[in-house]
Amino acid sequence: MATSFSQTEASTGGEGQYRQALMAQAETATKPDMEPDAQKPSSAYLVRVLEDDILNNVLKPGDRLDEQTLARRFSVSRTPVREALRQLASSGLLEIRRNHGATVKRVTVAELIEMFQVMAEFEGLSARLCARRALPEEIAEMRRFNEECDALAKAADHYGFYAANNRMHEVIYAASGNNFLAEESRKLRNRINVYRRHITFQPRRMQNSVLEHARIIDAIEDGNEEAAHRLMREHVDLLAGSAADVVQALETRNRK
Amino acid sequence: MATSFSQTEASTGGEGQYRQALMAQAETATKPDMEPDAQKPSSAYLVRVLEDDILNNVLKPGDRLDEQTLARRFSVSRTPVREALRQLASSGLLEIRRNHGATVKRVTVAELIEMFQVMAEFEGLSARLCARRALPEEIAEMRRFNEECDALAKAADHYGFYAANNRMHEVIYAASGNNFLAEESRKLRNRINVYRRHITFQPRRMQNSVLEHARIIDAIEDGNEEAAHRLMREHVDLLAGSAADVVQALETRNRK
DNA sequence: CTGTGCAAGTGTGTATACAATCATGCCTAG
DNA sequence: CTAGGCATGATTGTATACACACTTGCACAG
Repeated sequence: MATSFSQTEASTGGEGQYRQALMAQAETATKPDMEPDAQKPSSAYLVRVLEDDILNNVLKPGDRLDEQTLARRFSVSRTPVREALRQLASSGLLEIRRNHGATVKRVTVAELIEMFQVMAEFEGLSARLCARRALPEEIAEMRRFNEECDALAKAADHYGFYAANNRMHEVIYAASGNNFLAEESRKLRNRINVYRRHITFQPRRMQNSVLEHARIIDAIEDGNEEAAHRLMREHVDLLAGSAADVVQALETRNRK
Repeated sequence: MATSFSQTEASTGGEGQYRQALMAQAETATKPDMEPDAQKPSSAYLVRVLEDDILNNVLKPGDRLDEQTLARRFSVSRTPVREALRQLASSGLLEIRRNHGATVKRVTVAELIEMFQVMAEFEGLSARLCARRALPEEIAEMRRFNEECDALAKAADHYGFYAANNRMHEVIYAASGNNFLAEESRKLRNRINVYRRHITFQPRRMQNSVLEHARIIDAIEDGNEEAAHRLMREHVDLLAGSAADVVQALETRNRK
């Protein structure tokens, strides 16, 4: 399982555990009427299920989603299926082309780097706002989660670290006081999480994260906006660093 | 319901001109199959029309959009209307509550400030990326548009300035080389444009913008990422405070 | 006079039917 | 043998019909 970092998703051994972690995370923002039957809001249910399938790589990039097939599969008519597909498309997870069906969006390396850059900026702004207005209790909560991350990193618990890390960033969103930013961050984070979780498996990645978090929290506590912003951006930007920058420049700009 | 139009004309005398400017801007990103009849993609057409109506304040915040009424109005069935409404809702322009209809989202002052903060960060990142990799031709283009802005500012042509200003920022998006960022920026810009354009009318706002643009372009040309980022953020951030005033003015005006 | 309950009406959510458009495969002609 | 066109099939987009849920108004009881 340690070698599941290779780009091919051949080893799906830990899928279940990830799924549980994701579920637990999603559960917090879910309405109470999420009974196993849940017949009423059929389209909303479909959105959740399909989203999970895409995010967990059950539906792979390029897979075609046929309205009729899905309708039969879920025992509903095409109408709610259709609605769900459009919604997922507007979230950026699907691509819909006229009379060509809906396909799971293929994310290119360039696009992924682009999204990470934006994510880094989101989190950077969050950190900046935290430095400006985070309450002592909130800062204490950040430290608690980071210590949790530390313990899980030392235990080499990738799944636990992944979840704790998400919770820590969630605290930062909340403490930023900017709900719009928090919501956009969550959306984008959802989209790149399927890739982000692979990073957890990089050697020394977890330990480095804990250290970087600590520095960020220090900057927030000091009220040092610039440092908090910069450190957080660099923290998130590590994957989309300058080396990848070259790749992006080559892929998106074929000018001479 | 649709007759609440006359009241608007008095206060927004230049609506037509704005509409033209917006149309011209939107036209650039529109597919060629946009014939005057355009019966085929009914839902897409509805999205455009309703979006324009919302963005141009023809449909005011809080207005209720009834599926059946809209279906009759556009001589289509409820299905495409429904699809259009859902799409607009996911863009954040509408709010849909169960059995409560779709209403034009009321933007509070706090939300608007939040959006401007994110916008500032988007544009700041754009400027940073430009400083890293903008080509000389692109920088020259920025300067050209800024000179155009300057001329229009001196001529007190608010509408022209608004459009030229948009084009200049568009160049920066393009030169950033980050298509995802550019797309997200456009979406958010669309959502706050209805308020942003009012700012153009504030005294000395146009002249100040031209100066700030010049400094930003200088930083980009120097390859000074930090300065470009900071200057652009401050440039957009300045608008946030003004925008808050505008919202309050609009809210009080729409209430009576 | 106020609060609760019931009923009717409106409006959304889903299902099914139909039309139109695009893709695919075969046939024919060069 | 290849290329192009036509026909057929499949799939999406739209229309209409129906069922259920919510809201709103009124009435009655406390």
